Amino acid sequence: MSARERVIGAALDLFAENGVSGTSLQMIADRLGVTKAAVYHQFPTKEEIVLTAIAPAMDRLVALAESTAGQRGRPARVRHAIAGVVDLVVDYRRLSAVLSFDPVVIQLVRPHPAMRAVESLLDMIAGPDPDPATRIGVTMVSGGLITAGTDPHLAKMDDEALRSLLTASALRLLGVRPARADQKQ
Amino acid sequence: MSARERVIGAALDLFAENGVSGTSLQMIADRLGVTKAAVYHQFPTKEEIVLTAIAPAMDRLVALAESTAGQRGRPARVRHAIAGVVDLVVDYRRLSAVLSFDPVVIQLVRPHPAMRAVESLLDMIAGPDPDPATRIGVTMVSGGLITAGTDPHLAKMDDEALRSLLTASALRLLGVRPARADQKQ
DNA sequence: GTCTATAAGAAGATAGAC
DNA sequence: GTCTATCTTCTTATAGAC
Repeated sequence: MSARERVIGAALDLFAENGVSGTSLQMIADRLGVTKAAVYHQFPTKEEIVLTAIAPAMDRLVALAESTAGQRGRPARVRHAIAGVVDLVVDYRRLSAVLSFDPVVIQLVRPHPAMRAVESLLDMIAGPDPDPATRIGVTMVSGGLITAGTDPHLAKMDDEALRSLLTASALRLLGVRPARADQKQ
Repeated sequence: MSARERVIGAALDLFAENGVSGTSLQMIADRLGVTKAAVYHQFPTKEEIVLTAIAPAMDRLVALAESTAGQRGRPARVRHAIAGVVDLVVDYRRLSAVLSFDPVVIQLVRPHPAMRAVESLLDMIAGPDPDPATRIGVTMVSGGLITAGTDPHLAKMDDEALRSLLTASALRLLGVRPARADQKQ
C-alpha cells in the first residue's frame, strides 16, 4: 500500500470517529506513526485529503446517475437507483452521515461535478412533476439511507442483510414494488 | 432579551451555518458585536454553550417519552411519538441534522439523561420484540425526519405543510394508519 | 456586562536537510 | 518518503480594570 493510500485510509477511519473538522493532520500523522510533514509531502492541503478520500464515492454516484438514466420506466429507474445508493451507503456505513451533514464537507463538495449527479438522481427517483408528498418521500428515503449506518442497533448486522432490508424499506416508502428475484440487477 | 439568551441565539444560528466544531467563540462574539471575554462572562466553556443551546430540545424529548409511555396501544403510541418528533424537527429544521450527526455533539450529549428518553422513544415506536425489518423502518424514519430540514427543496415549505407531510410519510413507513382528524391530539 | 490584554496551546502550512 | 524546526494564525480560556 502506497503512502498516499495509507494517509487516506487513516483519514477515513478518523473521519468516522471524530468527523472531518474534528480530525487534524496531527491525528492522521500520529495514527500512521509519522510526522505532519510526511503527510504534507503526499497532499498539499487538508482539503485535498478530504476530496481524495471521498472521490471513490463521488465517482460511484456519477456512474449511478448515468446508468439510472439508461433504465426505461420509472419503477425500473427507482429500483436501479435505490439499489445503487443502498450499495454505496452500506459500503460507507460509518462515514455517510458524518460526511453528508458536516457543513465543512458540504461547502467543500458543493462545486464538485458529482453534486449534479446527486441532483439528477434525486430527480429521477422523484419522477416528473413530483407532488409535495413524493418530494418528502424522496427526502425521507435519502436521509434515512444516509443515516442508516449510524444506528448502533444495526452495527452488528451483516452487509447483505442490511442491504436487502434497506432496499425493501426504501422501495416501500417510495411506493415502488420490489424487483422479482429473476429480474434483479 | 438577556445577554445569555442573545449568546444562545447567536450560537444556534452559527451552529446551523457552520456546525458546532466550525463555530468559535470569536464568531459568536463577533455576531453579537462584543468581545470573547463578554461571552465567557456568561458561560464558563464552549461546552456549556452547546449544552444550554440544545437543552430545550432535550427537555422536549424527555417530556415526549413520558407522554408517549402514557398512551394505550401501539398505534396510539406511534402516532403520539411521531407527532412529537415531527414537531421537534420542524421547529429545529436547520439544526437537527447538524446537531444529531456531529461527533463532537454526540460525545458531549452521550451521558445526558435525555438520551435514555430517546432510546425508550425508539423502543416504543419499534414495539415489543421488533423484527429486523421493523428496526430498519424505525431507523429510516428517525434518520429521514432528522435530515428532512436540510433538503433545500423543503426550505420554502411552511411549517404546517411540512409537519403534515412528514407525519404521513413516517406513519406510512411504519405501517401505522394516520389518526382521524377528530381523534388527533 | 463589557472591556483590554495576554497566556498557552493546537491548528494548517512551509523550508530545507537527509 | 520522512525528518526537524519554524511560522502564522486561530483556538479556548484567564486576569483584572471599568
